Amino acid sequence: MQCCDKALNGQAMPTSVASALDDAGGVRGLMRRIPAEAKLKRVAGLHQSLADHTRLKILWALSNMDLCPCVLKVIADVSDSKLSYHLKVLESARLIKSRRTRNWRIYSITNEGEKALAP
Amino acid sequence: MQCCDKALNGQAMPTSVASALDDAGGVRGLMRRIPAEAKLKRVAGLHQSLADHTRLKILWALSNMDLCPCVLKVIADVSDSKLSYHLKVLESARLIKSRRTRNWRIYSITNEGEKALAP
DNA sequence: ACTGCACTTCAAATTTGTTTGAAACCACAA
DNA sequence: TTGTGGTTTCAAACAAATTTGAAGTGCAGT
Repeated sequence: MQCCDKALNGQAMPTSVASALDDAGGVRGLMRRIPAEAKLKRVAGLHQSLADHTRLKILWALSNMDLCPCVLKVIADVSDSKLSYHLKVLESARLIKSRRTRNWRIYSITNEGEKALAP
Repeated sequence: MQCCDKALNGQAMPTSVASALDDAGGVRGLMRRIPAEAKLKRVAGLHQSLADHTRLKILWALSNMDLCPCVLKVIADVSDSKLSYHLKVLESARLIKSRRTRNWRIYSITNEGEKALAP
């Protein structure tokens, strides 16, 4: 079986696939329903930021209360620089944000961050 | 300022953090509200599987219809082996599944996969 | 100015994930 | 049986993310 789609140039394929593809307007029709490359890359990057258990732990902690690195360090059980690295990843992804007080820095979760934890 | 929590062993910290922490039952109380390590690792792994634009494109395509690798290859615009690699990652994560027909393999999205695409 | 503390940055080492092309596999047809 | 098309597997090359420990920054108190 083959599909009439020009982009496939006579490529053989299962009958069921060929007809579903024709119904959808061929490869071009299907591709119109897929988010643009730029958006896919953005979403992929977001998932990348969440693809680490230490970062997820930090995010969960901050979903309960604002915290300074000194406490996050104990909770995540990591070294200072490691913590700092992960905080930076999360902050670049805008999942958390931070502010300064006298002696400390205080991190808090953003709306984006909250959404990322939602089931 | 410091928190009465023993796990912090006299660690200095912002007043606001100390009181929020005490209210939550200290570090132990806070940690009880954070999913277990095993679950965090599982979720992190799921995000890792989604942290690639090619895989997201495949997932979106399959959310529209079942497809064979020969068509996915055109849609994702990648080599055979590259496609196969990404399909394997998605299938191991149970975001997609596959079945055999006569000459072809047909991939389809799972419920998990659908959920992963939902906003 | 000097010190100590909280935290971040840096660059090198390490680990992990991805890409590549060649080879293998598998079902079917000739 | 041999050939062919569709697909997967493999190992090596490559790229990207993470870890490490040392050095650096900036703020307060002395």
